[in-house]
Amino acid sequence: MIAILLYLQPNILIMKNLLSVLKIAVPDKIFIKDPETSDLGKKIIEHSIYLIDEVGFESFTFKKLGLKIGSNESSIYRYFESKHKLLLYLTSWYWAWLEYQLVIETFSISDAKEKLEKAILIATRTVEEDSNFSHINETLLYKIIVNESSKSFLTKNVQEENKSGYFEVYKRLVTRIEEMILSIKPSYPFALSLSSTIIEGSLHQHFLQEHFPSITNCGKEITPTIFYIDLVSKTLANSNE
Amino acid sequence: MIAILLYLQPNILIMKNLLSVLKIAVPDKIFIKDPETSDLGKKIIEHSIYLIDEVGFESFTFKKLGLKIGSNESSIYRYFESKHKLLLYLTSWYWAWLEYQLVIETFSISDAKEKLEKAILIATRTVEEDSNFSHINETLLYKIIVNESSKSFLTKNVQEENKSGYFEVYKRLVTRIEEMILSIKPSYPFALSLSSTIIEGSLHQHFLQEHFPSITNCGKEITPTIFYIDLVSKTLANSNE
DNA sequence: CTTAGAATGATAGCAATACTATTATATTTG
DNA sequence: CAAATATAATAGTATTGCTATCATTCTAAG
Repeated sequence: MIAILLYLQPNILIMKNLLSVLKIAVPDKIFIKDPETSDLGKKIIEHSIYLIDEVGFESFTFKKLGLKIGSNESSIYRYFESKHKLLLYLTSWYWAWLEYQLVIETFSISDAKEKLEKAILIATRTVEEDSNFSHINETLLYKIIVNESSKSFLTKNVQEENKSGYFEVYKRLVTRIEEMILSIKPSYPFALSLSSTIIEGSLHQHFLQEHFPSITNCGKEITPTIFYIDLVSKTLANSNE
Repeated sequence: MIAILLYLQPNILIMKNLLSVLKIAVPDKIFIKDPETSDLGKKIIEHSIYLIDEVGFESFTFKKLGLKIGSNESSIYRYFESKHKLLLYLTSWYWAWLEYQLVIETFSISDAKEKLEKAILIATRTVEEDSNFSHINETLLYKIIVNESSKSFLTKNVQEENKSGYFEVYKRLVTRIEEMILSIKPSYPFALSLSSTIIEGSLHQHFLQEHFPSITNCGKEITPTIFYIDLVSKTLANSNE
């Protein structure tokens, strides 16, 4: 959807303010009531990020969240069926936001290699600046993605939830990077796997950097971005074609 | 420990029966009472694997497990402080078992490339045959590793638990593969990250294969092993040395 | 063989979780 | 202003994740 708009009329939109026009679109089956449509909804999202970051997803409850925002537990349940759905919302939002950056920042790059490199940079970099266009703190959200996002799909209900379209944004992102890989080397037979490896793997490297520094080279000097750009460029180097 | 024994006297031990002599060693702070030391303990381990596979880790409780094994909830608590500790036990056991295979199956390989290739094969292959030497069903345990193992470290207590040594086996495994990578290409600056990527990443590809086939190339023809052997060999190909 | 200690089982209890349901009170909108 | 809608307050329920206590059984040493 973002993409369509961009392809149709990229020039009339000014990059920086794009998000005041476009809305990050999260699959609407994830919520009962769209949190973007009310103050309470926005507060729920805003403070759920703070609270999950603070106590971790396991200890996070709607009751605690209600307390934080001076609102009632039962009101939150009118927006989200469960805390799991809220996590799905946050992760979907994040992937949509990433996709938006990916499309915008690579749009005008014509060189395939440069384009992929930029995409890897976007997908693997630490989110450090809060772009501040909304009630969502992207820096903290990124921390949640690193620490909790796997829990959104590591459940007994993945199959069903996948059928319901909850993971569409994520899958589209993988596909976008896959296409970039293939445009460099159409004969490479593992483009999807490489793409999904970059995305999930970089989160894992960020996690290791934080909690298990002894089993990653990533740290102050080496970033996951450097590792993955090296990995991908060597893998796609035209050794025999 | 396994390694020491093997290095000292590899010949007097017959591969197939090795595990009747050696015990898979799990860090002993993980349990209150070693489940290997009693019938009840073994039953706990055996049936926890069945039950977690059946209902998923979230819905798994000691009460349900007690029911399954005709034993009491409180008795299970005498072995493990919490279900989280039990998961740590299972994952540690699995990594130790993998390490054991890694050491044995690569021990006599002198060619560095061949050795690494074998190691990747071992670390990324689907566990399909139950080696049947014990009460542990490795095939099911492997499914649990794919679907649940991340939850053993994606918690607010990782730091502490890491300090307590709960992840030593896992980290040692990463280090072993790192060494093999470095023995092929000592100048490669990301050996640890590559090693951890192989191990975690292959679990992820197995997961995708099962639940999100549209974002992986892995399937009937292509296995995660093929993908990773290709990835690693291209990455370590001596392009400029 | 008996007897003490260890292991297991049974029962109870508790605070917290993850909700659902109902009713009351604001707030907005037509 | 009335009606619809959103939010809040309160209560209730089954389950979870434990802890604690006491009773029973098994086991191994004297």
